[in-house]
Amino acid sequence: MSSKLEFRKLPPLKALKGFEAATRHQSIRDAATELCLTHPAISHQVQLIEGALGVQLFAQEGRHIVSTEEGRVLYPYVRSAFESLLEGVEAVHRHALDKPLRVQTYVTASIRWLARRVPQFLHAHPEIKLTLSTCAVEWDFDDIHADVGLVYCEGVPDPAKFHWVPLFEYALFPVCSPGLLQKIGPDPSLAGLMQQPLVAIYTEVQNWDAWFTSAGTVFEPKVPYLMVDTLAVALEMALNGEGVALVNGPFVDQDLATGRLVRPFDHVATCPGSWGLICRKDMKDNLRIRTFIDWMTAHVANPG
Amino acid sequence: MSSKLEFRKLPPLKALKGFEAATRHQSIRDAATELCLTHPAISHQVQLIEGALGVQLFAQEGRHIVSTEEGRVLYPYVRSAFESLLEGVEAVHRHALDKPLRVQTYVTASIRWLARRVPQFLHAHPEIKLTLSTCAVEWDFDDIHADVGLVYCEGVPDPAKFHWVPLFEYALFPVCSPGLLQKIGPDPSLAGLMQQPLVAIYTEVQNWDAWFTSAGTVFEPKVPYLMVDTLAVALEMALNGEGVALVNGPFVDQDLATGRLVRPFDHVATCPGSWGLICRKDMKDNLRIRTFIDWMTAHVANPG
DNA sequence: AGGCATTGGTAAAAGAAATTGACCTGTTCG
DNA sequence: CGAACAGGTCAATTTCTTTTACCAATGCCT
Repeated sequence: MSSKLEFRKLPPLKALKGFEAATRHQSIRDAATELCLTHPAISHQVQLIEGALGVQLFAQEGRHIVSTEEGRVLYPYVRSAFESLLEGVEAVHRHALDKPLRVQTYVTASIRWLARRVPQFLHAHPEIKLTLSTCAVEWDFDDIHADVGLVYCEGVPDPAKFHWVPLFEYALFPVCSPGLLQKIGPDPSLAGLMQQPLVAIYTEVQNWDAWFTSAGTVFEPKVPYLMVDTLAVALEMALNGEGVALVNGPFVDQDLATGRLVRPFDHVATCPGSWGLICRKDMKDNLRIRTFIDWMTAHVANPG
Repeated sequence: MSSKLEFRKLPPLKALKGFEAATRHQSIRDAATELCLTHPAISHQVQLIEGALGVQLFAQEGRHIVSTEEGRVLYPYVRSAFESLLEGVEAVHRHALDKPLRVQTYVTASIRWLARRVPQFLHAHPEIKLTLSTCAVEWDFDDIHADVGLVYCEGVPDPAKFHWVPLFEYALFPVCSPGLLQKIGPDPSLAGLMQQPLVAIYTEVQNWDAWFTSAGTVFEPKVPYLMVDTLAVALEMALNGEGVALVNGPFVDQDLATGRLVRPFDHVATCPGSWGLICRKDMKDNLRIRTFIDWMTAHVANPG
């Protein structure tokens, strides 16, 4: 490891910005303007450095200032220090971009939402790499193995730890194949729907109850559930005409648009909470993460 | 002139010290110790930079911290920035030493005090160059053309503008040649002295009066003054036996030691104020100036 | 010349930081 | 298991920065 630096000899670093700008402009006021400060601030910063070095850096010439010889000697070193720092910042950002952005979400959101949008995102930002990983059904955002998560949250995640950007509502509505809808009848009733094979998800059995309740009926299933473990499977079944699935987000837009799935009822049960993007609070300004979140937010607002 | 730097992208400069030390030690606490701070300070500095860059720089590994890849990428740039600054500070100091130190004083102090000491000083500090300039009788320290002045001040110069180091008292005592003393008589009286040709300086005629008064007599000169414009000339006259001169500082030590001059009376009239070194307050930490003042102070305290 | 805009410097006050102290959590080691 | 240790957190303090007014000096323009 490198040896200790003699920090004691360093002038006040913050004031160096003022010196740099003042030297470049040969003007206290112009330097102040550039740095969005007032001229006494720059004046003071310069005096701080002069005091620290025990050397005069500027001389008053008429009503202007002129760098002294010492000032001219010092300038290139300060300049190159700043340039080195800027290079460092750039290098870190380049490096940060090189590492793939790790996105995690549930199976269904991955298959039926992200799978279609991630390629567009990557096309818009070819400098960013991305790994998409899918995780078990019951899952909390895992900030060790992921940078961003697309998750459903009932409330708002602890703002002290997480940055949370809601994307869309947790809206429940049933879907089925056009064939099944015909079988049920052209103008189905809630009671009629209850007699169809309903596809339910282990962990969200209560959703059917919630939907029927919000639609104004007591839910009394006439036929056993088809129990599956993820919505993706439920939808597959619905697509195959095996039953009616209950969708909890914008995961069937494409199928509805193409007519592969239809909505037997218009009723939507809006549940508390929402789908959104989550990341560690202290990572929210990470360039890749911010880019991803911004792009997805804009995409949802205006699906272009 | 060089182009504008993008300061907005710079991380908080002050905190970079903390990052540098923390990276070097791979330890928050050790960094804190090195910088004479407490560990929360370093912790905070590191987090500041992480926030500014939107990147994690350290990862907790067990109870220690380890630089992340980003931290390792950033470090060399920060390091070289600091090194550049340190070089700059050195260059300025070297340069400051290259410029001759401009010392000003009155004719007599120059001839009879500095002329003997400056060579010793230059010998002790061969890296320092020096120009000694002598100025008119009535003279205030001129901070445009001089770095340091050896001057007599009745009070203390405005401490807001000047750095003032008293060196010795303004002590008046008469001297003459051994020949003249013999002529006056072996055990002279004040009245007898008054009958000798007294050498006075235009601008300090009142000094003789002050001396006789403090010696306990009313000054009533019996013989016209020999009026000259500087003490140096007065002393030359005294050396030649032409009269009695009144010395106002340690300007005849050598002549007294060798016996070329003698003091007809032991009485010394100490006047208010003193001789001392003066420089601009904002220059007092200038390396050459500080070195000069320190050396002279030590020399007066212990003439070695 | 004389008035006026411009440039810096100065000092006190306000405002924004960094830093500390006290406390907490988790890890390691005997 | 408990003591020693490494870091993190938060509020309170202290320390810097910056600003707001004000001044003096310079140069420009009638």
